[in-house]
Amino acid sequence: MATQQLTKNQSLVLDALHHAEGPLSAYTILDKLRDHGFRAPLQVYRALDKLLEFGLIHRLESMNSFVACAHPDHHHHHDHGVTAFAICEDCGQVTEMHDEAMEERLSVLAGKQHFKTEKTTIEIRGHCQNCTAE
Amino acid sequence: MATQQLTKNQSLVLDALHHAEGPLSAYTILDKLRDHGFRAPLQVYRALDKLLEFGLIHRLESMNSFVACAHPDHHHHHDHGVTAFAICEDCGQVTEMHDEAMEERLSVLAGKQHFKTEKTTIEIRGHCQNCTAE
DNA sequence: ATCAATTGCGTTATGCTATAACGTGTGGCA
DNA sequence: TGCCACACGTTATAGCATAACGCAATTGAT
Repeated sequence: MATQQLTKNQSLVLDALHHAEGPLSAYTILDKLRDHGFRAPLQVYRALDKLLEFGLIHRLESMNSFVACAHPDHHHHHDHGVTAFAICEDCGQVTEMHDEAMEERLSVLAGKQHFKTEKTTIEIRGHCQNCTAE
Repeated sequence: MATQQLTKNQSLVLDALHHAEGPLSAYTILDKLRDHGFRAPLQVYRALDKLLEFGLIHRLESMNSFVACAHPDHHHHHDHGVTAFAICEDCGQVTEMHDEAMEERLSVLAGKQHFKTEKTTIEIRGHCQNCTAE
């Protein structure tokens, strides 16, 4: 499948996330898009749901916010396996990380419990390199 | 330090979590404790904050809920390192998991980014053994 | 003993996050 | 043409969390 064709609302929301410095809450996105005709939260949430489905954005559970996916070159929606996020509590920057070993480890852990994994959330809160070098 | 002396409200909230089948939201706890004099969300949130601080409960970010810590025998507040949670989307059961290898792996990942970790959230959503055996 | 500081508590009000329920418009297609 | 699926817009409501105020109890130093 080629690049998913996005609707106007979906494109606007995705653009907002791409141009943002860090993660945005749904309501922050709403405010940013009022000039483009957005009036209600649902317009944002519906777009976000689709973008999540397409794998174009991620949801950060620990802060009820959303970020654009860091992979610049993916042409189709897909699983890119487990993603871990490093979230700086000072500057808000989010770094996306992938690691086979960790994925394997989690798989083993789940296997021990005979647990069937659907979705894995890994979020590391702390301080990025820039903000640590006070 | 010996077992943290809890206030009345803190004990009530902790008991509610201990007796629950699965994770509870703050408002669900509030409802359960109305007969004990609870009237406002803050009463619950304040107790939850302290219990989190003492390490007696955990917050599940992906579902805005709280569970009692599974360790029965800890006498003091402490870090028990990283905890991963397996959350069954069918029955709501939560399994607490600890794993040195995973912890090490996350540490390496963070290290690569020169990221200083404060708190790590790992939550696996899926289906537990019971609920998989349809 | 007393004063000050700290901590927990109760209450009201408010803000942030997310979805329910309704109806409209449009494009594809049998 | 009639049906279906889907995106959209709007209003209302539900669910999660904290701000700001004041009071009461505790502690602990002087």
